Amino acid sequence: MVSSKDVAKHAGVSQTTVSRVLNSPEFVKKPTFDKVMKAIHDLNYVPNGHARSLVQNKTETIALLSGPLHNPFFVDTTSAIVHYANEMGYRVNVQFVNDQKLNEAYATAIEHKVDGVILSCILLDDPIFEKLTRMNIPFITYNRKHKNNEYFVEIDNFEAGYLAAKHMIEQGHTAIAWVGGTLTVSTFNNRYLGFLQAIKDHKLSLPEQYIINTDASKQAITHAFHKLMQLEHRPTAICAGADSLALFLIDVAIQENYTVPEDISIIGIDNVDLSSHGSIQLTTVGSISEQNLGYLAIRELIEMIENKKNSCIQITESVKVFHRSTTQKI
Amino acid sequence: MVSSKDVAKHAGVSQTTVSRVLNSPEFVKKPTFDKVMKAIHDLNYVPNGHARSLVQNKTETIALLSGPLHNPFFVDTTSAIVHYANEMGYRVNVQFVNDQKLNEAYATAIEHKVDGVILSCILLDDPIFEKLTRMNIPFITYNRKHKNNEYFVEIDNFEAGYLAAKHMIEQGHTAIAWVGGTLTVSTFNNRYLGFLQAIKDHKLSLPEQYIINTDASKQAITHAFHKLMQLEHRPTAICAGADSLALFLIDVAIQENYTVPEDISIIGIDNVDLSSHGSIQLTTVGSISEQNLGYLAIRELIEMIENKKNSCIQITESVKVFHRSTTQKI
DNA sequence: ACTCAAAATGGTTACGTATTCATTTTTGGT
DNA sequence: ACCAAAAATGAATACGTAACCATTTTGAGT
Repeated sequence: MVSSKDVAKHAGVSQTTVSRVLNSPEFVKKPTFDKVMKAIHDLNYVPNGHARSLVQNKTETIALLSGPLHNPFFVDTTSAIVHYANEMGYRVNVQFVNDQKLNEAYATAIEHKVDGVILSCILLDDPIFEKLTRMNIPFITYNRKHKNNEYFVEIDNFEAGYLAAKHMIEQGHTAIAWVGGTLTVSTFNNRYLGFLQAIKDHKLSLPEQYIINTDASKQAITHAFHKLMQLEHRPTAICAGADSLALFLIDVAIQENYTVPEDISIIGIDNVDLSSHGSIQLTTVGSISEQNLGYLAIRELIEMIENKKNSCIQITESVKVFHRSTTQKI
Repeated sequence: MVSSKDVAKHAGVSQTTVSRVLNSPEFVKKPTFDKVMKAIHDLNYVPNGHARSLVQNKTETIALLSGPLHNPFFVDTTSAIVHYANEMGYRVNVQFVNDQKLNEAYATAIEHKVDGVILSCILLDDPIFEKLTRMNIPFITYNRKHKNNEYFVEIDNFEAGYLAAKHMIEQGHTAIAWVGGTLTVSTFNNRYLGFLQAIKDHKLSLPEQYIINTDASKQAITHAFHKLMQLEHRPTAICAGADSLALFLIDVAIQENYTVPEDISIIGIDNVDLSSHGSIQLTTVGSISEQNLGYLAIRELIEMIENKKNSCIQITESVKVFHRSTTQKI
């Protein structure tokens, strides 16, 4: 591997000068500059980023621990995060993690002394929170948040669940089911609580079988859908805990020869880009703002990194219903 | 920052022993091992990946230069690549590049001495090919390929274009338009040539206005759709150069109150995961194999890295039509 | 021509790890 | 109890860069 020393020898200058040519060329005379540049070109020299990171103790790299891309929410956020970060001169180390392999992912992120970490799937009582704090690594969570209630960007999940149910009620539905994810996740938990509150406020009955909180796999969702539709008094509407779940439900419904919304109304939460596609037109609840959560998160994170500002980030975006075509009056 | 020296001091051993505890614990006695582990834990020591990379000259990192995620093809491939790489113990540095900022992306990838590079959007005569070869960095391209015709994984693009047109012809269409991407890209070019060949083989006429090769932005596609539908003899079918384009076209069509396939049949190429969703059911041409191109590419790349095998990779997957619901007999 | 400040360049070191080689400690056979 | 071999540990060094400080060169003002 050709190093700056090789370049120096080839150009007849010191290694220091080579370094200067690359990092502060204003301090080096034109002729020397040219000599060095020629040598760099002749030898196809490329500086070693690791050596630089080692001595400078910064990496211009951000670690992104995202949920899986088969969830369109993470497609939107990952895209926004990587684009903005690149724009600002940071590289992004992406890992798509499931809750099991979380610790492994944390470890490799920390080993590489990234300038910041952005987490989508932190657990309520995740020890990583304290760890990152103690190591003084800037970080932010989006989508989910930690029980410490700091450094997060989220939508108003309770309100989202509430509005989803309210929307169905306003459409005249009274038999409304809930299909959400694990309640150990702050996001799903709050959305669920919002849903319950709306049901309660409107004095609707909610049979136990109408509530399904499960893992977010396609299999599980398929199973949930079957169970709901085979009930004696089957629901006429389903509030899904996330657009990804809603999209699964719709997929299953269609494949089982139900039509949406004629046979059953379905609403999601998140307002992912895909939901507005002409073929989908998913009714959903999402942030009022144009920017997705990933964008907000990376913007704040880079702000933290560069301004070293310590003011705690707590952003909760307001939400509204986006009424499209997967729900209708009964 | 706490280093292995600090740990050594705290445990009363040499730095060498600390390194050994982490990398070859079988050579260190149980009591020393425990002492060191305790010190590591006490001090919250995390080894510095950059220092390690520097001395070992390997990074366990792969750079992925992918197309943008708003194209569902890259969602599928990115997901497959990152999952497989992580499974095999590699981290993945993802960049979503547009053809303009390609060089910048190359540079940061190379600076960090990644173990391998995987490229989705190489240009036909891209100098990066020679550069990576000269630097002895293993790499592979998927989707597109370089004119050197080496180290790539692709589907049979010509055949895909041919089959798309043939499918429409078999459905009785005679007025078939083409909406593809820039022809400087190997993928689009070959698909287009296949399309042309099918039209020619079946002795159909192809008015000049039926051929639109443009950039793959939503705007451009919207414009293309309008132009086609306003023709005096408007086509009854469109072959799209990729599923992403087909999905855009369908989105536009629906928003303009056309119905697919009643008003117009549309077929894509790639068979992205999304295309089989119940609400979409896009007819498309895709690889016969279950695995997507990203998976094939990363598998080959890691093989190259680990076995240092130099046999040139040239994989072209056969294709077939997946007949769903966006095309119909006329 | 001479002085002195400013500009340009070079020598040396630190960053944190793994590796190589040298040294010390332990073990087992007599 | 002694010795050789094996096991365990340590000291020194390299990796490639940036930063710090020292030195040399340049140039402006007299």
